[in-house]
Amino acid sequence: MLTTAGFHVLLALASGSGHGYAVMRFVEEVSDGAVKLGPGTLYRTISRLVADGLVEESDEADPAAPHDARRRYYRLTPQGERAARDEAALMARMVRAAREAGLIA
Amino acid sequence: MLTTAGFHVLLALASGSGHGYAVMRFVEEVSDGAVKLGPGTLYRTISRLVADGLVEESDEADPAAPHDARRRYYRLTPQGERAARDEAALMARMVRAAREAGLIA
DNA sequence: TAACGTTGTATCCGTGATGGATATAACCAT
DNA sequence: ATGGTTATATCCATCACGGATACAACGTTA
Repeated sequence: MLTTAGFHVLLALASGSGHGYAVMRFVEEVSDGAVKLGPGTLYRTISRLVADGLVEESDEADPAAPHDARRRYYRLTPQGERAARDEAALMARMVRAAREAGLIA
Repeated sequence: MLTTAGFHVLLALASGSGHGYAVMRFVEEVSDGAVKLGPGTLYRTISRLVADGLVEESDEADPAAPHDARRRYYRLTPQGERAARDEAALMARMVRAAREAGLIA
């Protein structure tokens, strides 16, 4: 199974956040500030996902953004997209269970 | 933030699984076999949640079940219920984001 | 009543993940 | 040129995990 940080990164990449720092901001924004990925967790997690074949580095920068030589871009591999889908489906089951338990509306 | 295992335990308790082993079975069932809490993670997690004030031991056994002296019953504290609600709401946001990213239907 | 599979709790250990600090440097605006 | 933000990277202590192992009570059935 994916770690929590791993899922957050995959979700961010699936949502169009192409590079590390953007992933960090995405996670913070989508969680309304509840989840913050520090640099340690962030870059280590990306490395692990690359090593596991779920993410790959891409040489295509965001054409809308001004060029920034520091950025390293990433995208999901097909395997990574499958993993993200599976994990999202699992999470949806948990949310449904939480709803049935009366925890959320 | 809660660990994944911590959330699973709180959700199981909120869903009426009163003792450790029942929590284990609940998690496996609700995740369709994808998540398995081994005894190590399970009982360590419960201890931690008790130490953190999210769960408390209860002396009231399940009246519907035959008596079993081995069982130890637990329930959410008000603080634990709040934590479970917060975490479920956070997870619901993640699921919504996954939906917007086209990962799930 | 003996034997067996399941239920139930508990601890140990090696490995892996986390969070936070620290470092370095390019980028942008003033 | 100064300062704040963006961006990546690594180190370290701590924490959590998975799996193995152990032990015992429970229920069934031979």
